[in-house]
Amino acid sequence: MIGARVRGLREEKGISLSALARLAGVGKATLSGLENGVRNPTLETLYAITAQLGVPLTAVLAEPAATPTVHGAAVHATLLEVFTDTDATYELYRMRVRPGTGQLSPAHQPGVTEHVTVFSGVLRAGPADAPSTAPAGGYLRWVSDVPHSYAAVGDEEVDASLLLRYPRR
Amino acid sequence: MIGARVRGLREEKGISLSALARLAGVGKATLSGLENGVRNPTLETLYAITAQLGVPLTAVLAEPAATPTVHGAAVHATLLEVFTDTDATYELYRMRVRPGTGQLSPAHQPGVTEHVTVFSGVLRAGPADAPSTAPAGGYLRWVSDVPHSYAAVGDEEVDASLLLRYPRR
DNA sequence: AACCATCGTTCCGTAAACGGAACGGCTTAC
DNA sequence: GTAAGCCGTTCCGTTTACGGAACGATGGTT
Repeated sequence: MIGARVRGLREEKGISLSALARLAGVGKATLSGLENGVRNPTLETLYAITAQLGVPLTAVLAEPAATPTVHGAAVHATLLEVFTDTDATYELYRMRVRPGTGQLSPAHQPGVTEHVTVFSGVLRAGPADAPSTAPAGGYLRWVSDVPHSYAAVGDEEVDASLLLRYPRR
Repeated sequence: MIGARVRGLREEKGISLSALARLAGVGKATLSGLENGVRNPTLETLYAITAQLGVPLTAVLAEPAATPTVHGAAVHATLLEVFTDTDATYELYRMRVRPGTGQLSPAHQPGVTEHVTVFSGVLRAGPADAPSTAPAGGYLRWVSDVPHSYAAVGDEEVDASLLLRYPRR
């Protein structure tokens, strides 16, 4: 299970077991046993290996439900960070919008605003009765205390960052 | 270091070393050695312990330098995510700008653009010879193939997200 | 075909992580 | 006062993860 992830990462890098063991300064027997789940590695060993793979230890320990995600008909969003300051709370999401269907979201509390920066694709989003369009690199922003919509324009998936701002009530 | 985090979590729960060792089914010598950093635990051992503490393994592994950060005279930025699509690579940063001094950054490659959404404070940033100003909730964007500057306006720290877009060359 | 390099696994002696027991220190009970 | 209980550390014999070497398998070269 963790062995499989190590093996996956190693093969993704196109590097042999022998070579990785040499780079990491561990025995081939150690790495082989680890990848096959026969051994129960120490942290030191695992760290030496993940370091050479260029990933943090956590990448191979990957707790499944680590970061909350929001799914919808067309939108998939992953919460990257929550930030609170004196007069508002912010949630920063990584957002993907599938082409084809759009998605309508209900109104938030009064004063909540959304800020979207489009990475790729073309996004049409905003208040349901007056959405705007933004291409890759574009920026949209609206007050989301009314129902609002998201849709990918064309047949390309849209990647974007979404910032939700909740004013302190 | 990881021992300190385990000890911290255990004391936070108000549970004794002996009791935690008993619950986790590991020897007291093992837990004692782990907390004091004289042993190099196996994953199995560490997992048994963190499970009883009610935290994921990752909580005690917290890589200090897991996510690269960029320090400067006034700017502190943490890389949240890197995203590559067919014609550009994006880096999304969480950025903080200290009040007082500003900071000048050298030019990037041609075509690189920066997109900033301000969370709190007032930011003055952009090409060194023509910066713009944005309050909380505001958005700035410029082509950063010339030297550019960042500065907090007033005496409040600026919190923002910074998106760097590197076109495929 | 014979050779050579490298692959991943297996064998083996050593080093160290393991659990249990013994220890000294401290508090509470009788 | 001393016995009992729990604390965290240290001692010790057992178990096992460790690295190095040997192994058979595979692919490329002469």
